[in-house]
Amino acid sequence: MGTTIIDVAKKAGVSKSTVSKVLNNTPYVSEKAKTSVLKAMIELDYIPNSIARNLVKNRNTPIIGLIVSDIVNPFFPEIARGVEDTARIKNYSMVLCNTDYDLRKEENYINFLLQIRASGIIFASTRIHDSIIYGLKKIKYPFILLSRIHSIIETDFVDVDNELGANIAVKYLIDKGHKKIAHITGPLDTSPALQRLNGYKNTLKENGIEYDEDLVMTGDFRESGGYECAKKLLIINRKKRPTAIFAANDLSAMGAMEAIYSLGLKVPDNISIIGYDNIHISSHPSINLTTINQPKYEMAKIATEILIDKSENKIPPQKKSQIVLKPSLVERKTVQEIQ
Amino acid sequence: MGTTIIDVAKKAGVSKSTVSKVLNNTPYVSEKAKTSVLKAMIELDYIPNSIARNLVKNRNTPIIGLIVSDIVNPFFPEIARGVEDTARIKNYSMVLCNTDYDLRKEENYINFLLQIRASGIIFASTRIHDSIIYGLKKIKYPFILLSRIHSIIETDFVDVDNELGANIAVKYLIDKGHKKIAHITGPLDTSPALQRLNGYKNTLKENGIEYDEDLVMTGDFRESGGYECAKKLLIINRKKRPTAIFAANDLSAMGAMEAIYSLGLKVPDNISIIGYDNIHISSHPSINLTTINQPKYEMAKIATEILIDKSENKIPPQKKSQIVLKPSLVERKTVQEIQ
DNA sequence: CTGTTAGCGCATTCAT
DNA sequence: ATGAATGCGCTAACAG
Repeated sequence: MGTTIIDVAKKAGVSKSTVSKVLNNTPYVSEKAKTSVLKAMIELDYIPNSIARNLVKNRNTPIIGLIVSDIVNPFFPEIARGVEDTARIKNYSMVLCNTDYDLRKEENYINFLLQIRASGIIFASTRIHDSIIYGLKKIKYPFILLSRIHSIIETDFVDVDNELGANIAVKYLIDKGHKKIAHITGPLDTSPALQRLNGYKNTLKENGIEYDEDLVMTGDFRESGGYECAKKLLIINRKKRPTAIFAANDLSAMGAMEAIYSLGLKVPDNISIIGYDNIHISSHPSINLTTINQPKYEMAKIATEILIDKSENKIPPQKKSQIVLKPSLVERKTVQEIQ
Repeated sequence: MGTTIIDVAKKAGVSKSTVSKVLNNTPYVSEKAKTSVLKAMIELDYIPNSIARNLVKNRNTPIIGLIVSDIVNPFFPEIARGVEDTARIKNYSMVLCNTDYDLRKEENYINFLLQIRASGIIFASTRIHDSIIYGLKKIKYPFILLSRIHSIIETDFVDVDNELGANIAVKYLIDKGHKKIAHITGPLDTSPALQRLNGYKNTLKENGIEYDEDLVMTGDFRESGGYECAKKLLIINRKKRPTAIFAANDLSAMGAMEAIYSLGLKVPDNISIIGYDNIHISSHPSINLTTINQPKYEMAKIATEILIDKSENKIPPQKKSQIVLKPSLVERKTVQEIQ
């Protein structure tokens, strides 16, 4: 470490500009100079300092920040993989920032990314203070929301139609004969949770089923939340126990399954359950969770491409890309038809 | 973006040195100057360029690179979380680099991290070319191996005693009456896979069970590999079908379970299975996988702390930290006692 | 083709 | 207490 362009220049017996030129593949360098510089570089284990290069070129650091709320939720590693693959193709790297649902951590990360002049930020289904969004917009910093939208402020985003997803899920349950359908929500200050709840309500209505607020439990997109909600649903409301649960994501569906088992009940024999996300584990035959698929890799890919294009000014800043993909049903074994 | 210290200086009517001083909390700055600088900073949305700061301070970028082979394996998000939490406390960030088992990707990432002058690299159970390790050592670049060791080259590492883990697993099966115990390995060019295989062999030997190479299948630490291996184990060797399988990690154990189910068999009724890692999902009542726990978060924490101490020269470069933690048995429901 | 000069954004002496 | 000057590692004119 610490070998600079000057060390190389000395060793090769040329000026540092010449070294810089071979580094940048500038045409007009004599073969002789080139080879001697290359040789010196190898001998000195020279590693160009890209930080300094970007500084003088007045370019941002080729890093995309991906801010996620919970890296242990398998939804996010799949997103991360998509972002990372896409970024790499365009010669960017990804910094993964895990907030653990902590708003202060999130702010810290944003500051960090700003300070290292990262090329842009992807907010993957995190809540963000409006003030932060305004701040980012004000300084024209490239960012995009993934699996999240903002109802008031215009931003770029890539999302999946959450209402439609919830619609498909609940309609499926209804078609299977279910009428007492519970819903375990996500945190209600996030748009996907809210939209799925709306989809749930609307679909009930459209099918002539009365909305019963006792059948809706506020979860947190985590297993533990799903567990708690399902417990309440099954114990407290014993008289009007639901025959099916629509969980706002697979993780809470799995938590709910835990609760159901712990009460000696079975899925789907005693109670049907449908999730949302289609994380990989849901397809395992031990789980076999019927769920709504989100095209995770594709979402991540699209968001990354848009962000990078923005950062490279290939898309004018004022143009907003607002992509909404379609969810789809993945039929497995956790929903049973009832009479 | 683009606001510099000079813009702030102009606006505040001071020199850029003064601005720099308030930025760095240097004592001798008049209250008056300070407030006017602070005011200008806010008005201009000034964000200090930490890249430039690190450059002049001749410090590395406060980023730790974490190189993992497969971010979709839940083992790694848990590691990532540990690294990230620990790094953050010490004011570092983490760049997650997912190689998808691709050596070229790995090299690319290393180059990238070197070029941005990241403070160090954690290699989480990836294979690395020896030449790379030598290269890193030669330039005295801080790095540490996590869940992996190198048999020849002296490096820092944090590992869990893999032989002991395999020992515990296989002994447990033997104590439950199993004699025909198969093993699905990891990729055999990685140390954990090799050591677990050794542990498997040794434990059989110590207990007077003859080693049968037909009962050992080379997997890849992935679900698909576990699936394929189990299929072979169950179909091809129908006559000497094992009564138990020791899988080199939970993911392949889950793949094996899939294969078992697909043949109409049951776990643990027809065949017992024990995994390795204790990833979170294994505790789900639908899976309930008996396994060997690795203290993932702790490993990550320790490795990160050592790496940062190295990077900050709090540990002399020549001193090698070689930590070996203890695995432990997590008894669940996938192993059955037989007569 | 090559070297000199200037400057990216900032911190740090060293005078004043 | 403040500012001018110098330089971190590098690129980009420019002149030679």
